[in-house]
Amino acid sequence: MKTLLEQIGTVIADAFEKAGYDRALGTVSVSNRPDLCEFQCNGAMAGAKKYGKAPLVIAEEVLAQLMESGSVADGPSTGAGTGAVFSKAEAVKPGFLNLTLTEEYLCTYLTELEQDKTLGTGKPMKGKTVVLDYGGPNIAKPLHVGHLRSAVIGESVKRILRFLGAEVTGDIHMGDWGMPMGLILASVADSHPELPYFDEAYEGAYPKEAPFTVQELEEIYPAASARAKEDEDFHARAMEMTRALQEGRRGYRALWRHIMNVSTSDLRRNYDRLKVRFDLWRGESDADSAMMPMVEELKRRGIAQESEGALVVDVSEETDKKEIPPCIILKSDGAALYATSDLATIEQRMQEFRPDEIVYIVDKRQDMHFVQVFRTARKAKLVLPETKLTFIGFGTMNGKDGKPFKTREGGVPRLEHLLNEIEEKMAERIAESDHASDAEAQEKTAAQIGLAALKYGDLSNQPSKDYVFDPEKFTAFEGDTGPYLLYTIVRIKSVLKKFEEAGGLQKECRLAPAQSEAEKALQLCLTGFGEAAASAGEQFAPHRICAHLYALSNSFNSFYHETKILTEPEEDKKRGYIALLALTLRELETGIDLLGFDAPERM
RNA sequence: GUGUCCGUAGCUCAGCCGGAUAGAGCAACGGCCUUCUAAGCCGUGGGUCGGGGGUUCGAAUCCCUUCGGGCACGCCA
Repeated sequence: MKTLLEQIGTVIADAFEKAGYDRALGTVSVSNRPDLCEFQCNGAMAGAKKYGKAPLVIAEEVLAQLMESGSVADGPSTGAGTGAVFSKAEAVKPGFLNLTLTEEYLCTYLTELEQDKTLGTGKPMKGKTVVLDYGGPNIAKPLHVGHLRSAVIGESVKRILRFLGAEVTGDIHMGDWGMPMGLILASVADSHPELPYFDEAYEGAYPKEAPFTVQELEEIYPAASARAKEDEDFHARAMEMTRALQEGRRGYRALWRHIMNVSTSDLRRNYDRLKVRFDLWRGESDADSAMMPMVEELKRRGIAQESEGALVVDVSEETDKKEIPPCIILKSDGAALYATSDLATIEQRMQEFRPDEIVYIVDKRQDMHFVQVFRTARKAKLVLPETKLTFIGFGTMNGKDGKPFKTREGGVPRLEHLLNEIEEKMAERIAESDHASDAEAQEKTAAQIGLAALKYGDLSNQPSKDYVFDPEKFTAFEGDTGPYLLYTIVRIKSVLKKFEEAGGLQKECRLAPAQSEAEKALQLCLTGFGEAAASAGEQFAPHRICAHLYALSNSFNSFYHETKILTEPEEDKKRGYIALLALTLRELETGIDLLGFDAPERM
């Protein structure tokens, strides 16, 4: 189905055409002066110069066509049965066309929307295949707040694109290869030289149990990393072990498997808690086998050249405003690096999924790296000319001081601790108000609300901007927050439940034309879901969804406040309200699902 | 230095492919719970949209310039 704007846009465009003007001028938008009208068309002003006429004259001519075609109801509230679209339409001042819908038309549209699984969005991305690269955790390192944004934004983008009909594969793309792995191997070799992994002559089976826990692993890496900076010998051994690992030395591979298993099960636990689910758990290591053949190929085809001892691809273009440094494919010691694995990964993704677009959700500071990688990929024809490569760089989470967020102790905060902190606050708040649920249910609710608070706090901002992360703000649960949306949902659920408990059947309820301003405002708001979802998808901007849901919640709460629903004496009216509530609930729940969280039954 | 992003209310942010009186939340102040969840609703105050110039009938929005800040700039990821 078409969005409401498209639908009434067609009516206006027809009128423009009939009046002798370009129908493209008939674009309709939501009014920015709700006190004057609900929708507006600015086309008359845009066309004034082209047609050499005063804008107001054009607007009046279009209006005349509208009246003639019967799109505008004759008198006040006589829209019923006439099929009129507008109860009021007028041409004003400079050349605006101000439009107000009839309640009947709006109700008919919503009834259609109610039947539509996509809530008026359609499937504008149907047939499109996308690989989404997000998450990007490092093996053997705990998730910290820096990983939060990629996971949260990526998960939402994935859900939004899918909702729009795209086929999306979400890949976590772990940092599981290279020097960090060698550092861990070297460190374990030092502390446990007796383990069979380090005995080259050993041919038996390796132990099934890992020689370390996650907690130990998480301590090993930073310690090894610090040591390598001071201890040259250790550093050299780690490099050597990295090389041997990549070349496939059996014992190292076996130990690396342990690192992977221990670490990924911990990662899974953390991402599960965030309701972030990946379709693929690939990493840099999966691209390993493809790297060297690709490098050879680039060399053979003359795309890569030697420069200062390294192998590079010149990616500068004439139109560059500044010099783009070449993309380094092999270091001067012959080792592969970040760009190499990203390129090989692109090649693999093209072979496996033939995506129309690969989208990366990564810290914006890596912008230059992706410019280089994308240009190299095009130059080397690793992708088709029409394949889109998109880098969505997100900003840093800063503390209240405007500097990157730190714990009170000054360290990098672990994601787990952050979540715990927020959940605790939520639990306190719940304990104050909810005396009906048992402790276990309350705990679950606290986790749900906490996650909503955290995710909404992030997603309601533009991804590309840095944003101030303020735990106090999240635990305040007032205003434009996740908990506010959940609260609204819970309210609606509660009313619907009471309605059914009293013997009412939601199925029998039909939407009715609005009878109050608040009701109409809510109905109008409900028509905006499709636009919000579509623009969120096109621009990879979940905050569009947030804005719509917040507006919808406001609209609902105003309506709720002044309308007695369950005690409404007129049965038809009451049922109309129930249908409206049900639709509002569906839109809110669909919306928060796109954001990546859900609502409890009560709070 | 070069490039790039940003600068909107006391604070945190929307709005930015041009439109009418620049919007929210928090904070401040004032109302509303014997009635469907007050994590709510209603209201008041608060702005040279960093400065300057330009394009336009019309600029927070587009262009130029300037100031201030973030970030990135060849062998880390």
